Amino acid sequence: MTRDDIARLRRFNRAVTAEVGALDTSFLGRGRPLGPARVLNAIGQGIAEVGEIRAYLRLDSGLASRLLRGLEAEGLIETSPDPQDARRRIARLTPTGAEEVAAYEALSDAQAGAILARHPHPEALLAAMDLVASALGRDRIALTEVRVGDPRAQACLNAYYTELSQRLKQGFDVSLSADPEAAAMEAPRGAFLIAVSDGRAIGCVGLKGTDKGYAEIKRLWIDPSARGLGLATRLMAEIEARARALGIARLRLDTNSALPEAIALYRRAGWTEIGRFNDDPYPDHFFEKRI
Amino acid sequence: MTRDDIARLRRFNRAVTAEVGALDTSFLGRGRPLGPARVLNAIGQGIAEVGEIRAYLRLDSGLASRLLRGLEAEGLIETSPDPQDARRRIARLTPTGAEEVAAYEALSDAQAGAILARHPHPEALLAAMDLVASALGRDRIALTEVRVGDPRAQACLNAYYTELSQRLKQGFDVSLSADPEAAAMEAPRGAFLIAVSDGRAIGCVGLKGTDKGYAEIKRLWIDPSARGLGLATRLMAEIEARARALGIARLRLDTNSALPEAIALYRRAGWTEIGRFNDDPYPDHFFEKRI
DNA sequence: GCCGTTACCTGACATAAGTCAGATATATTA
DNA sequence: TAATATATCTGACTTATGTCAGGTAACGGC
Repeated sequence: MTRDDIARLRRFNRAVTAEVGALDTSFLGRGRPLGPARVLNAIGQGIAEVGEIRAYLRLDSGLASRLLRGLEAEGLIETSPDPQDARRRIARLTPTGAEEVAAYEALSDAQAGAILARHPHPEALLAAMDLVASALGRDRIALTEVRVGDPRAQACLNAYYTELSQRLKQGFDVSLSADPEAAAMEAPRGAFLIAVSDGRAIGCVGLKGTDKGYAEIKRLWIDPSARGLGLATRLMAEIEARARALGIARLRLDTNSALPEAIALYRRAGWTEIGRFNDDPYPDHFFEKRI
Repeated sequence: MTRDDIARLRRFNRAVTAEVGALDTSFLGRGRPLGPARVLNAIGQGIAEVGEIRAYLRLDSGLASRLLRGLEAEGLIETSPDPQDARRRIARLTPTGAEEVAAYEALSDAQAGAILARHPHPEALLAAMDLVASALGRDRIALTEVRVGDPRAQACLNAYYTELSQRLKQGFDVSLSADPEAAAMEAPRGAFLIAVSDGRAIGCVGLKGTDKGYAEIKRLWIDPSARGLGLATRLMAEIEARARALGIARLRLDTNSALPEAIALYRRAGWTEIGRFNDDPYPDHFFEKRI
């Protein structure tokens, strides 16, 4: 790491710091200070529990409470105790609040659009932003279980299929693989996890129950912008934990030698290479792990 | 521009907003609020006039004034009237202030280093950051005249030579070109301009005086991260203005067909293609413009 | 049911940041 | 030289943000 590298990073910091006001003028465009606006938008994003809001925005409990009271007084949100645990409170948008959030969204979209529109290579700019966002936000990447039909899961799977078709010599056609298996990747037989960074799914992995005495790990994929951050390891650890919770004792997976980083990961994570256990046309490496 | 593009940009915004506090903890690491810390560092960067500081940090005049008084009271800066215009005031670091700035720099470097160190591909991350910083900071790119020997000018020239050696079929060796000509690119015969974005030089152009009845434009280069933002056009317009101010009426330049974007720019900017006017081995296109 | 813990709230502050209307001194122009 | 413009400063605010020490109600394990 040279002095020049550091200068480059610091130039980025300054550019972003200088523009952050501008980036967030949507928060300031509606006559409301930043604090309440951020809370309102967090609620609009579906963050409901007061504690979650606090953690997400890193607010002091007193401050959070006051901001919520303010929004309530404006008629933008309502709060009620959590039925599961009445110590917690859940915040919800009122219709007025939903309109207000929509107005913020529209401002923010317009702004994002303006930045993209004036750039000569929007795709390159977006790819760069993805990379930076993943690098900076790595601590805030959350793993969530979803159904395979969830649009975020589908987005990951489509990206995964596209990548396979580019990287495998013979291409890839999902219908030839032992697949569409949504039901087998849902509770109680299996699971499907996605990694979510600020609302965007940037990785996935599936656990597919079978009746052959083992379950399979399928569809491990990480967005290119987030590779090398240890996310695959986190997803694997979490899906193993889910498998254990479902009473599964033996896991198998198959992969292709065109994906050497995946093979290296499995070896590091304690998987043992075994012989072919299916007749799927694509894989040429097979692994097993007892858990 | 799709909804997904906008979602990507907004994820970037959120990631950066969330981290900006962290990115700037160096500003908070020395028991001083953000306002004074930013002013102190601006002065440390060489921004001396009160008005410039105000513009750079977008501060109200009253607030700026108060922050300056605070730093003065701490013994970190001194101010004195500008000898050219006694209405203006110039701020300067005291030795204590310089130490303090150095401490901020060290914190900031350490932090930048930590971000880079934990990333698997620091060069890719830096390239992405450059691209984003140029896209966001395009309005803050300043053109400055420097001597060719200035390290920022040298950095640009080295990048330019490296790029030429990659793009020209026959490679490029600066010593074969009609060059080292520093003196001819300095006042009163010529000029050398760099484009500076937050302290980093990201583009250059030279005006080389000759005694052949014309001056030459040389060494037009833009950092890859800043291409397409209209910076080359700005640099050309500014160097032409300098030429005019030096009483030069006719400009010439040469270029190579491996640089089609440059050729297109010259055509757009009103240059006329002419026949070869030197025996430099690299160029194969020659242009002239009366100004 | 008791007790320690948790989640959230309230009140009382303290500090930071931003605004605005003059005041002062200097420069510029007619 | 008078009138006007400019650069900065000061004082008197308002608002926003952050902090801390309790207070209340609900939960969970015994």
